[in-house]
Amino acid sequence: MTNEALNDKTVNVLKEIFRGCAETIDDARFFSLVKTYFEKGETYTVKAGFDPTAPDLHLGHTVLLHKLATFQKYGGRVQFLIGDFTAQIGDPTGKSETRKKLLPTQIEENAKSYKEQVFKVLDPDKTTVVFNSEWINPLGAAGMLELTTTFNVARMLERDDFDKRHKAGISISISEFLYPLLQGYDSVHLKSDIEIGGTDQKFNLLMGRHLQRAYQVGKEQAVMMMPILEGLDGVQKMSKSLGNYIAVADEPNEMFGKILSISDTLMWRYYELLSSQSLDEIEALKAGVENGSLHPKKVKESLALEITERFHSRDAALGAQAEFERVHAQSEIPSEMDEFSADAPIWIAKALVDCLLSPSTSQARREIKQGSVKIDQNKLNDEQYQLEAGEYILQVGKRKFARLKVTQ
RNA sequence: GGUGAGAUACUCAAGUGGCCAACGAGGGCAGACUGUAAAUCUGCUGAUUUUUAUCUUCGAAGGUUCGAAUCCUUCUCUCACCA
Repeated sequence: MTNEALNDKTVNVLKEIFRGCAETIDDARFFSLVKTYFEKGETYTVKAGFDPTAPDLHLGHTVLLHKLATFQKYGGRVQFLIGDFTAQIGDPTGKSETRKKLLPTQIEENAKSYKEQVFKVLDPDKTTVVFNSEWINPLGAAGMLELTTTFNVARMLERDDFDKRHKAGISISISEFLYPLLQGYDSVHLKSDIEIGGTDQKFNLLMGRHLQRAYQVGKEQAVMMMPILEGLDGVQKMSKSLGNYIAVADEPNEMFGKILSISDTLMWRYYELLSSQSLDEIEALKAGVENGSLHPKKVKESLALEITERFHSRDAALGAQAEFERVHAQSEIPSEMDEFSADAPIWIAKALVDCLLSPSTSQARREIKQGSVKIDQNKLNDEQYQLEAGEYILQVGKRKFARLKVTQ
């Protein structure tokens, strides 16, 4: 291949690699890494850090994972870093206070669960899972001290959220300063060529470059930042603690339903960051909705199908769609639901709690009063209702169902 | 180290002796309308089959009082100013 053809090929691949990302630093480096791979087959390393406290991956994480998978297609070897040491500090980005220390067994368990989920997207043969306590613990006080000499407070305060908090008079713990330093040091130890992370990680990602220079690693990592995916509410970032997430491990029906419940505005955001459809195709869909030739719900459905298929299977996705249609469009009961049993007679409010449909009998009574409880598809008005022996289908609101067998 | 201010439910925030399970806003849940979208309207949002009732809750522990989120004491934490 001529040098010119090689350049063209690299440029095209970079387009795919850069798709959807918010910002990159050191584009020339990306170019040369990919080009060298095509030229000589030399691979390069792409680092991404994850928190060991949240082994339940959600779609927000997959934005990053898909990007990593793209790199793997073009010579990237992924350094999947589990920040078991840094988790003890807590990244200052959030409101998070000092976190409790995780037991080694917990971390191990979480890591295992990570692997199961991550390899639905990543190629295991091109992925190395590493823990940063492995090289941070041996640093000791001396190493840590040395690390702190590479940076100063003024520059640390340039970090956006430190700056804001400092100006607003909100406390910043000294230990929080260590977080970016340690994250950067990870890149020194791993000699990463590229690091990717969320846009909120900009400062930390750049720290990797700074420290690689300070420690004379001989190269400075290129950086790619991905936008933060909003959660189901469309406002706050998708996170487990906010409860607005779609987990990778969600059942097909649930995953499909959750995607369909997002707002029309948010749908386009998900298309941009999660869909494999090209940007042109997405533009066409947008135009279709705007001129009325496409119903927004249909467009949302095809997104839900695509994503559900990705984490389950084509059949599961189609099944979920059919099920959804049955339950919501035709208000029939779901084909599968949790089953419970109880002794007759049982008070309805109690039954709802036992079937995990309501958190408390008080809540259950309120729900009955408001007319959101149905037994076998019929609305229930009597909050004193007693269930005799038999089989019932209990429903609270539109989404919560359970089958209850009452025996004498 | 000194002085001052503060800590109320998921969040913000009112309440300064009984009318307080605690105003209001946001959030959440539910109902109507819909496409399980958005917008809008309405209701609910500590627990308990004593349900015009009882119990627990206003940073923690004690105390005063017939009665405390409200008053007193000690403690813990947060913030501001000074050093």
